[in-house]
Amino acid sequence: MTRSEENYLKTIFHLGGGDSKSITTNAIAEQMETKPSSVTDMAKKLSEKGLVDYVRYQGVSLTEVGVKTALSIIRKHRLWEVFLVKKLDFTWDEVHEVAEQLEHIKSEKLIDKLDELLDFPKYDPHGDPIPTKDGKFQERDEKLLSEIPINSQGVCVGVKDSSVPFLKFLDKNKIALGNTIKVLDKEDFDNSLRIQMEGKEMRISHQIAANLYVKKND
Amino acid sequence: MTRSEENYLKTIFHLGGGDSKSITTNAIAEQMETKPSSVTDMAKKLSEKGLVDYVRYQGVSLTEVGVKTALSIIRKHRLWEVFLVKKLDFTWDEVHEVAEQLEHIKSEKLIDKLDELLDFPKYDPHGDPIPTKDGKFQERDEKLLSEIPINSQGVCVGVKDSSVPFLKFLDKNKIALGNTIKVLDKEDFDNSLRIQMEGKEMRISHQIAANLYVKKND
DNA sequence: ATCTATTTTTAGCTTTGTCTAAATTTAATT
DNA sequence: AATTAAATTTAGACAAAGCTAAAAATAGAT
Ligand SMILES: [Mn+2]
Ligand SMILES: [Mn+2]
Ligand SMILES: [Mn+2]
Ligand SMILES: [Mn+2]
Repeated sequence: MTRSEENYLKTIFHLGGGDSKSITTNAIAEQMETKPSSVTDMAKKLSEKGLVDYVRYQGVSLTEVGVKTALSIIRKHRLWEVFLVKKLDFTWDEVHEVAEQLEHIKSEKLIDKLDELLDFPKYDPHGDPIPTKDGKFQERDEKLLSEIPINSQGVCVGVKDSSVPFLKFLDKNKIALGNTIKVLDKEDFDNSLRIQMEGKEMRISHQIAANLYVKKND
Repeated sequence: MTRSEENYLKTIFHLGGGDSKSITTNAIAEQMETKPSSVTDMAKKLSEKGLVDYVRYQGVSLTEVGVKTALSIIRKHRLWEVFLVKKLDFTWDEVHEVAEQLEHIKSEKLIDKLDELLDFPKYDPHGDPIPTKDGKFQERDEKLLSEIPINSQGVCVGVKDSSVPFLKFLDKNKIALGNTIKVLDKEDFDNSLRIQMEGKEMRISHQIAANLYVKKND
């Protein structure tokens, strides 16, 4: 497996190609900031190798082996992110870029031992689940903050958008994973929310609320 | 800097090309298990980039920038080796291969923080010195065990040959860095040594003694 | 100084992964 | 059903890094 092949598999998985859904070459190209023609070439190669099902003009989806491979890369990516935050004091907006490199290191022992060092974490710094060694996801009953009813509350457990600007915005506003958030009120006009978090009241836009996952604790 | 360029610089450094000594393309090719013609191509490229001085038919040596770059890669390699042993319980014969991959990860913060996590180690698991951030080596007054006189003793501080078979041999015979070794006798016939180590007496061949560094403690 | 063996370079080919531009297929619209 | 727009693939090119085989330069030995 080359680094490029691994990145394609990961992208296809993230676009939903793990559920035998067909992902278009255009969608992959856009996500990877490359050209559709390059994606076509890689689709053929991955298909040759039995990692994707590819039908000309119809797009690709991951085979069982393809899913397994993608999950192992995602597992590595997220474990490294945890390592960077927990052991090397990186902030959650700094880890992704480095993890993009580290995820391609080939050593099964390395990743097993890293998992152990980190005490077998279930989620990465952005709240994304870490697949187990045998490719299982620990699902969690989580909802977008924008979708829970007024007066209900939950613990913030993840972000949907994990772009650097969004993460920095959250830091600036002291919104962190683990915080308990209660929805006090919704504004019909712009869908903004009045919330209570860690004792304080604040107002957040719909765009923010629609990118925060909470686990309702009722 | 590509991974390949980095590997060439590291190899040239290890062959002595840091002291403006000319290293032949053949020597580099042999070390890297590649062909001389490939080395020539890379020599031209690295020369273009100002990392080596290259004179056709005469070989290459590292420029100042080339040395600095090589040292930073060696620094990363050795710090990762320490990490693998100290934090992930790798044995000293397992680390090199993985470090060969990890040394190419690009993140200054990562390596600084790793250094800190490891408490700024001065030597790697094989006793090789770790260059500082600004490319300085901490020299150590060490000698090969085969070259110290009878009845003198020293602490084992490093290995010259760090091949897997040699390291495993040392493990099997309980010869470890940190052990104090005293030379009791030399056999003229085959240059083997009778030594005392950690209370026990044993005999070791010249080949072993010529690959162990000791720091004399008198 | 000449010849020869060795080293080194050059020339040309290969693979991987990318691109552009042209051709083709599919999908949408009349 | 025909036309058009959009998506997708093909064809051909390129850069990086490697290889083989042939040519050129160097070094060693007479
Ligand atoms: Mn990430
Ligand atoms: Mn990646
Ligand atoms: Mn090493
Ligand atoms: Mn390397």
